[in-house]
Amino acid sequence: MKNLEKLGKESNREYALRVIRENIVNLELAPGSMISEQDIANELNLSRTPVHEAMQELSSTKIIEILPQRGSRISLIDMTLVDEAVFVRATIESAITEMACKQATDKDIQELEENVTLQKFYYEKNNLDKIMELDNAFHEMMYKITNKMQCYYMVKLMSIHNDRIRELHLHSFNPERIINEHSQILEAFKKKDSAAAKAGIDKHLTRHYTQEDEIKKKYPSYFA
Amino acid sequence: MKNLEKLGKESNREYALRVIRENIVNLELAPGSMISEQDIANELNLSRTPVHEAMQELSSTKIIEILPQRGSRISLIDMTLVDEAVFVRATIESAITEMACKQATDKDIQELEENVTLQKFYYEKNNLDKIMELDNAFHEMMYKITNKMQCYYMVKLMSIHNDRIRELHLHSFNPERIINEHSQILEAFKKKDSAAAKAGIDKHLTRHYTQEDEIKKKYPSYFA
DNA sequence: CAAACGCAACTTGCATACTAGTACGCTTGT
DNA sequence: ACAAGCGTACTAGTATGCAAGTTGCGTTTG
Repeated sequence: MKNLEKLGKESNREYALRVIRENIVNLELAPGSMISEQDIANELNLSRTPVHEAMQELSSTKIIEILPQRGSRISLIDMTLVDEAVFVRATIESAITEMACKQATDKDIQELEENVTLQKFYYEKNNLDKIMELDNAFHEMMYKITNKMQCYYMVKLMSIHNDRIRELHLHSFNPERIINEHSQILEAFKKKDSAAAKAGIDKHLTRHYTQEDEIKKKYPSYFA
Repeated sequence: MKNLEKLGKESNREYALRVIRENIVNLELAPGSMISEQDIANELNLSRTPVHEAMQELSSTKIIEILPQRGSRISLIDMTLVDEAVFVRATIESAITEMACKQATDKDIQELEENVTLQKFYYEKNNLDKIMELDNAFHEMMYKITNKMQCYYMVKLMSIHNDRIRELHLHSFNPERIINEHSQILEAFKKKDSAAAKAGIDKHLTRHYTQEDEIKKKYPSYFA
């Protein structure tokens, strides 16, 4: 596995969860492959307990499959679950953004504006990582404004299926388009036009993967 | 705690999770009270391990709060989380029911019809438990028809906050109204009128608790 | 040669033991 | 009398060991 550094104050359980999750998403742990708690515990210099607990949590989203007394499998990519992840995010975030537009204070709007400004700044600097970070923060702000952080947490949990398949769609991250769409949503907020904000988010999130067949042919063993 | 019987083939972890969850919802474990893994393990005749894992899972929905090296607390009723639970269910299930109406096969509609018929039957017999069971099955069918079972699982997870506060609203279960609304949704399905189906579900799920202030006065120590 | 048996090496589930951190009451010193 | 400090008893986090079930391969047997 990659990126094994243990961060600040996280518990061993959180550490194991984060590292395993990251390595599932970046496909270092291949879909369909078997892993054992003991092997991972050894690699992370932990006992089986925190690894076991991390695996339990991961299995709740069906991203891994625990087969008692046999082992655990990284789930094959299941388009049903990918679709569900996209559906939940689009549905929830659409409703939340509409609410956020109605509720946003001047301070909220200023924060969004600062965020979009920085996105443009880092676009000039060609810093894609920073843009992705700001992208996530932009969306998270909608949940914060409407006081729906538990929803944010649940949506993120399911999104792992979508995060993983996005890893296969190389060059699909189009910062120019994303920043433009964020700008449009920001404009809707300034005008308090919640219908336009909702429409903007809908368009922004309902992305269709045109390369899907191509990818399934390239990595047939990854799919269910 | 109540209802400690261990059911069929569940693992000790599932057993602990089920019993603790039930006792939180039925308020046998009072909001704000402290519980310890060891005490619960003793009561269930288990070791701490499966209880510990159950508690981890419960804390992910914020229905309990784990304070390392101090103990675990049954969370006070937090109206923010109740609202989120209602919001997620209404938003997701509204979208899903609209889809279900468009996709439903004759066999699906027949199953729904059978369900509603049985609701009426048990209403005559005054069997409220059966009606609640059929109620749940009716809604679950929407998720099944649209192939969104993971959404069902996530919605149910968050709904624990709503389930618990509903326990305080005595006599709020109005079978006549529920069965009527189910009938209306069924009629919409028969006519393939997805807008009507969506409207029916919206009305059905967006319930306002008129007794809220009253209850907060009666059980002030339960609320955050 | 093929099928069936059996054993060894795995796996996760769970129990138990130990670690480390917290809270609270008692003791002790003023 | 009271405040500070320490010790005890409790907590959850983690490590370890054991139990029980599965897999696969080698051996045996028909």
